[in-house]
Amino acid sequence: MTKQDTKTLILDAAIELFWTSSYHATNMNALSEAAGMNKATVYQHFRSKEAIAIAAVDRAVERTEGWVFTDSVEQNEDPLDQLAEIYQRIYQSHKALYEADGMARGCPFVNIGVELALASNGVREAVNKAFAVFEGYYKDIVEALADDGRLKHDLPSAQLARDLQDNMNATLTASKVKQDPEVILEGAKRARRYLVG
Amino acid sequence: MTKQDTKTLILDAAIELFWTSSYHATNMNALSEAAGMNKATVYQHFRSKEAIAIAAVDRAVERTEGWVFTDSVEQNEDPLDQLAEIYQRIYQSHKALYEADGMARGCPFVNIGVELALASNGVREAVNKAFAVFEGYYKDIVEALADDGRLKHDLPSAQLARDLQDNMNATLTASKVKQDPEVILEGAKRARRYLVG
Amino acid sequence: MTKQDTKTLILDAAIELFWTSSYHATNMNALSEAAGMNKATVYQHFRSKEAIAIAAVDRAVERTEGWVFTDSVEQNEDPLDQLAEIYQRIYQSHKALYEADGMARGCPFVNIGVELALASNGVREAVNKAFAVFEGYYKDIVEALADDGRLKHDLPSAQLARDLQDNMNATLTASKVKQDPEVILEGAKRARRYLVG
Amino acid sequence: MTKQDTKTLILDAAIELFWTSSYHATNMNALSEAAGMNKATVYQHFRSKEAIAIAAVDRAVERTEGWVFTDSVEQNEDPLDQLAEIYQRIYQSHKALYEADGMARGCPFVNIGVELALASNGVREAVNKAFAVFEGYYKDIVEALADDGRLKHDLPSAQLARDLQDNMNATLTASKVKQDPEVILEGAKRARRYLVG
DNA sequence: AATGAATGAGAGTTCATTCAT
DNA sequence: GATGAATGAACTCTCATTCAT
Repeated sequence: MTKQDTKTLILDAAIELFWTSSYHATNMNALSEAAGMNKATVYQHFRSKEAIAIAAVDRAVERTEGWVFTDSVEQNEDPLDQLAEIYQRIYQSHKALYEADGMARGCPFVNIGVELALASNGVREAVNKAFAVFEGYYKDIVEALADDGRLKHDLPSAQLARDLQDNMNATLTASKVKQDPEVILEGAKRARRYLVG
Repeated sequence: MTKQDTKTLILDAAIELFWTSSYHATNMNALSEAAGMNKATVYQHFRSKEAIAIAAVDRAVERTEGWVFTDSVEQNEDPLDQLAEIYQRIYQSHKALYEADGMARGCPFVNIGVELALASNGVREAVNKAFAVFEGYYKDIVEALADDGRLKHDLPSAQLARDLQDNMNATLTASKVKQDPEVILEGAKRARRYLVG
Repeated sequence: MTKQDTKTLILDAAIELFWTSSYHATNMNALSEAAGMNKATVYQHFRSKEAIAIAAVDRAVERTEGWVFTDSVEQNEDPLDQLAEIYQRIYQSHKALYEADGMARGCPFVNIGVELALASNGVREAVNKAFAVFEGYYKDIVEALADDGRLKHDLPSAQLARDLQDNMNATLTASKVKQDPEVILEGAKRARRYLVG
Repeated sequence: MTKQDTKTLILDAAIELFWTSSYHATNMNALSEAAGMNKATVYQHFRSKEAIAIAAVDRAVERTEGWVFTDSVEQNEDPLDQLAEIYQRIYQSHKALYEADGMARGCPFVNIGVELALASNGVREAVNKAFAVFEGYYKDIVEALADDGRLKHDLPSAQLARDLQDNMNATLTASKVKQDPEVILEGAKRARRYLVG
């Protein structure tokens, strides 16, 4: 197996486990087993658990960017539809996972960011980078709305993009703490409401 | 020392440590030491670490309710001022702590709720209860605004209260991930903006 | 069991194992088992393996000082007899151990000192301290010989004491590398020869 | 690269690493890296780490014999000068290394012999062989002194040769434990003193 | 009520070695 | 002859918890 393939197996296992079990509650035994390889093999590709967490956040961004943001933007013209589809896609996947294993997982980036922000600068920065990527898409949406004259606010688009990111974070946090994926639908409405009333 | 005093020492230590170090990264050694007693003594008052977490959330609610919500409401007539003061008080305390030890801690309820929602139903429910308490105060504010005719929305007050709670959660999450307490000031403005434009 | 008792059990096990198996080849499982307790218990008394090594050297000095040096000095008047008995006692014990388990162990202080001098300053210093203690006894012997006019050398007694310590070290090193306790008898003669011809 | 060249690269790396870091603290990763090749390549030339240690001792003998013993003997007529130069050469190299990297390394043969005498008969025998080689040179010196009538002792030359080897071992051991190459100069004087007073 | 001491289980990490090419 | 990749076993050390007093 090529080096990149093995790394990918590790990171995909890490994304899933850190998402569902938190960073600290995931141990390297479980991680290596989920990745389908020996623990020592994991350590030939990453120097530490923390390094895996950082790389996992980066990889999760790449994965999320595609099927959530890029696809939603490409398949809709109207910025409000784009926004709606972003939420819809997240809702669908969270709902499917919830029905499959009874877990409302929340946001993988918020989860690990909140858990490790004070313990690992590397993870913290990776999560910030993730948010910055997503905010790029929100910014485009906000600016398109502004161009159309539909935007309710007279605020910098970067600021509103951050607001949208915060709305997503709060929504997924609530869906996790309540263990209820339906909350995500409320979050979608609130996002729209916030932008265009 | 009375039974209650000892419990309080334990819970106050737990609140601080879970807040700054997360639940998993806090160990019972550190906890008992911070509480100023022997580890075995801690276990005479709580059956497990998880039980401490649950009780600590409850106690944190009591503590927060007083100096954040009750005080802010009592010392202001205008609901928008009440809302502003809630954020102001939280901002001031987070800023002071940040200046003291360089840590932007985020929201203690979100932190532990996100970390343990899937691992401990007890903690999850305690955090939900906490949010419900806070939402009660937000509901009063929203309803007062509605009575004044200043509220922009035509939505149930319970819903808007939840939105305000989510705004607080997102704000403190962002302040933690960015390690920047100033973010809280932005959150205050956004809350107001959301309610009255 | 009292704290000191437990520490003593640990150190006595460590002395034996480091002596026969070297520091690195002794693992904490074997050490805790030899001490008759759980591994975690060992770590409640010492912060690390290295800390055990340092304390073990100190304890080995105490133990050796008594039955080798103090006793030999007390039970003989003539300094040459004192010196002879020091070697005799060491010879007897090494021979007995060799016959019991087929291992000529060498000098516990040289063994660990040579293995760890560059890796652990703490151990290195402990070993130097050990040698200093033993040199104190050699110095007394040398000075007694000088007072009698039997000493062949016109050198500072501290220097000759160091020479005697070196002779012991070389002797026990040779006995280990050759796996032959009889070499110690040769070392005894050489020490005498060196001092009085 | 020829088979022999590769082996030599491995052994030279091993000599240096075992000397400075001990056998156990040197791992095969570091060894292969220092040898400039893949770990698997190392295992195509030696069946095990222990086999490398044994061969490394043999090679260290060859290397030492030349620039320490042969050269010292060839470049001096007087046996006492020969002995002095042996120590001088060792002193110079140890001092240079100490100044270069702050490590007084001690005797490579004593180091590994003491560490592994009980764990590896192969290494133990290799070290004994090393000492036998060096004792051959010491024997010549002792016999030359005896022929000149300058030797103080009436003892078999093989015995005195062993005494000289022990003196070297003790000297280098002391220089390592004290982390002071100057000790070697004292050892040189003591060797001479022992032979001729 | 409080504590000094102990522990089974398991944490993350590293070891010498081997496989497949 | 050489190497990238993999691994079972073992490493030091820590965890939440309990015992005995």
